[in-house]
Amino acid sequence: MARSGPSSRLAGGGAGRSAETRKLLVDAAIETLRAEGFAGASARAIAARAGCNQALVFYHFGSVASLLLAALDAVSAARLARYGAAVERAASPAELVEVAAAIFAEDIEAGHVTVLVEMIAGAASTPGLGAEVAARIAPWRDFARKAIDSVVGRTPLASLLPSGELAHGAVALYLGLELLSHLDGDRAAALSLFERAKQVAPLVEVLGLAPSSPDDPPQEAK
Amino acid sequence: MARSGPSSRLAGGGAGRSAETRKLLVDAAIETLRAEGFAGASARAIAARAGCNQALVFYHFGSVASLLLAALDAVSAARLARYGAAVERAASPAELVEVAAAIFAEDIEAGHVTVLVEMIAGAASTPGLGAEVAARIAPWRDFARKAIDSVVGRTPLASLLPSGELAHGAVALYLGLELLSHLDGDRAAALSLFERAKQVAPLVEVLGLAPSSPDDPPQEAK
DNA sequence: GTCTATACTTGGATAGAC
DNA sequence: GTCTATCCAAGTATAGAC
Repeated sequence: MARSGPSSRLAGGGAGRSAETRKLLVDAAIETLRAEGFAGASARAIAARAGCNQALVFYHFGSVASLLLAALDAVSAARLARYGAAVERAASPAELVEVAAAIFAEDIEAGHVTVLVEMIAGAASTPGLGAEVAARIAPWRDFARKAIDSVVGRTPLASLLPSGELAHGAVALYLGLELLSHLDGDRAAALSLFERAKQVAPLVEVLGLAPSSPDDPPQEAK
Repeated sequence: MARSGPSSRLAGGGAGRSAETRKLLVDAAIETLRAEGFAGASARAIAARAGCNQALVFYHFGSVASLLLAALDAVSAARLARYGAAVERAASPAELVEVAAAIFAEDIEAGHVTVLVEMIAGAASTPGLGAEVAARIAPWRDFARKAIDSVVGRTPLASLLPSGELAHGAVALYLGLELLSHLDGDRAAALSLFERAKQVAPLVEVLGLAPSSPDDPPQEAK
């Protein structure tokens, strides 16, 4: 899809004045979604937070919805990169739960996922936005599925709990915890759940369901 | 808290003209939250769906936010009553999962929980709304905790997974599944997860973690 | 109790000066 | 590329006729 903004010197976004302003606006959009939610994320509110003029939203992004999608892209890319780096190190379900819990805690405390939640919930109010948001959430499910595959794919657990369903549930749980945390500022409830998961995961693994030969290379995730 | 609307003949809402219109508006508010989300739930949109005038929203409820809270109350009361009736019959974790899955499927297919999700996500945009919404979500967590308590409270599972944390996770998962279902109309993913839960629950129960004496009366939930 | 009409505010979006 | 000024649509809320 073509960039909706103005022509920049080179496609790809250098560090010119234009790119700088775009970044200011994207960051401000993220902040505004976090603090005021989708319904409060107007061009004026975002521009005020970015310290620039309201008209620039339309100059650079064409519409508020496009700016919000750019914000969603930015959060999504940053977080998925972070997850990828961390999950590479996990070799067993217990280890996966361990790193996942650490990163989820990071997300919950920083409120990164609020952006996803607000965009999903807000999508209903703007025709066509739903599909755009859905396309940007899909990578999260894919990522979760591959992470789970690489770690439980070769255990008997896999036939009992297909990775696709597990991944769907994991993403859902993640979004729901964010929703509740955001509601009452009660990040503690989510965090203690992560602690519990770390504590229980090894037990599940020990119940005769661990990989038959732990040193086998993980099967290719398709 | 006092009724914000006009004085009705008797406190408690008889079946007069006023109560009738109030119900029309509440139902329309629920429908609008489902179809257009929080950001699309304006007084005009709701009144149009109710087939009446926009001014009636303010006459009966004082503000849009109050009407939306009344809608949340209505959904919450109806659904909690439904759950209570169904869960009474469950005596084991597997049975609890069974009835829970059936009712959750009902909710997901009808989109009842969209109302909760939209109100939680939308609360961020209106000062003071967050606390009101939080107070209306609390009963869901309480209900889940008591249901879990009554069924796993006397098993060794209880020390491993405290019912409070489990309940928080259950509500979060529930809200998250609704969020995803609503996004891509993909109710199937949530439903197959419920099927999977029903299939796996008995196995967990059999792993030597079942109630030590199945006929003991369940311990009192505090 | 319900409607029409209206005051006021906020928001999306564009035009044109700089 | 950024700003000011402006138009227009939509929203909240109230006043007053019926």
